[in-house]
Amino acid sequence: MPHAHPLNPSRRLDPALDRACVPLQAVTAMTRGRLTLRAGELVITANARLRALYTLEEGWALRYRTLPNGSRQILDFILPGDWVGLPSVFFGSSRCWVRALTPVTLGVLDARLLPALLRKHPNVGWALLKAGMLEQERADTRLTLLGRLGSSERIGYLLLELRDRLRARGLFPGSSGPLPLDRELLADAVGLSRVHVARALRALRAAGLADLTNRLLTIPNVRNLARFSGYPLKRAPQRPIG
Amino acid sequence: MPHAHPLNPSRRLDPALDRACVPLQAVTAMTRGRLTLRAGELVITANARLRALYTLEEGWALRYRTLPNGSRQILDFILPGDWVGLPSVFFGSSRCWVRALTPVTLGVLDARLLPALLRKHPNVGWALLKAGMLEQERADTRLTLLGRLGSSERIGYLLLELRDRLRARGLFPGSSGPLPLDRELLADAVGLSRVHVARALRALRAAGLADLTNRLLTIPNVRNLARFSGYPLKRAPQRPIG
DNA sequence: CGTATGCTTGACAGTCATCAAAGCCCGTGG
DNA sequence: CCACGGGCTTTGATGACTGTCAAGCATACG
Repeated sequence: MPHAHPLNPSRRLDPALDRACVPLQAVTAMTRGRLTLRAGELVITANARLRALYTLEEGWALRYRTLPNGSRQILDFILPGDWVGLPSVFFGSSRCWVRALTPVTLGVLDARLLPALLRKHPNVGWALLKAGMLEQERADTRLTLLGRLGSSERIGYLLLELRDRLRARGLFPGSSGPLPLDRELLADAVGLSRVHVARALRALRAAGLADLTNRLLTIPNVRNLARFSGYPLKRAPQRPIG
Repeated sequence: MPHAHPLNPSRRLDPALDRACVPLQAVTAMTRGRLTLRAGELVITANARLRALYTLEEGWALRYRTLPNGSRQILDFILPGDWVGLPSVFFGSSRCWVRALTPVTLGVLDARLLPALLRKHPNVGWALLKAGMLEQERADTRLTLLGRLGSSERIGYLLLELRDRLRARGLFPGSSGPLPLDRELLADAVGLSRVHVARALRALRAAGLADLTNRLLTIPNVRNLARFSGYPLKRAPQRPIG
């Protein structure tokens, strides 16, 4: 029983806004400094009061939660260009941890200036909203992954998603690129155990779909892996925020 | 290896902004109309061009994705006061479906007016951002659920989360309230099969933790169920958007 | 050369999916 | 009033998938 929508818009949104380029000088005006961390160091501590906001400029970080029983669920991998710590601006503290996976450099913003910035540059708010929507789509995807797909498909999907995000940043030029992830990280991201991640990777390698050895990911044929894992080959990938 | 944060803010954000009350007259000025749907009808069709934005005023809706193999993953339950279709404003179309679960009434907004609204009322952007952050926290929670918890804990957690969201809207006054969900919906939400959802519910009922019969949910002791399923009893629940 | 770390492999147990059948509720029609 | 049928729920049996434990193997590094 389909229903007719009351709105049938033919005109597109204001393209200048749709591109959602943040006026960089406005953001950098908020920059309080630059932070460099070594691999493994904490960026954000869960449940700690925090009024800073970061942008990841270089390196990998990961956002995760821990459970009473000691296990860990990785919620997202954070790549250069992504924002870090936005929820804590609204709630005063974060309910998840953020940890540097490689050496990273972060731009540090003063969150208290954010309201003023939004008032002055609505484009920034627009861009933040858009970045949030992108992140939500990734969250939806991962939820579907964990809920409905088998182990090899999960791994294949995750690898493809990372590939695309890296490629959008120019960090995965050819058919292979570096991936600083070990079995345990993949396991905590897709809800499996280390052992079964290893098995899934072995299966993918045996099928010629993907190979992750020595932190080097190779995907000989993207289309094949996408078909196998149900990954939608999208429209041109979108950078999060310029 | 802890690290000292460069920002140690003692002053809180502007409380007027932090409360994030949307100037309602501004939003209603965008309202193009009101839409009523029967139970089971589609609100948003995946991959269809759409430039409308809704607010759910009454009833339940659900946001879900479908897979090539025919299975379905429920991404979120949409309750009165929630926004619907925000991502499609940014991407032109939605990658998930939204369907009325009960009879619903929706407020219809013209998405093309949103940029102007944001320019004029930065508070609206702030509120939208905050609502997005809340939704992201719920997404994080569900991801952790699917990745790291067993079947009964998942169900218990989901029931508690729904209870709190309903209570924040005054729709779950006492220790029991109506829940228009059957086994299959719960199953598709937490990544289990109908049969195992039934078993998990039986286990919860046997343990005296929760009872869901005839679409009526009863939680005799919230604290017990929270402890069992790892649900954090939070600070005062926050309404999404006034 | 010994140690440490991470990857691999095998065996076993636990959880969950699947299938099939039986019970329950409720509206319909005789 | 009762028989019938459909949708939803419950229960049992079986098998697939994944977690867990433990041992063997590489590789890097001191």
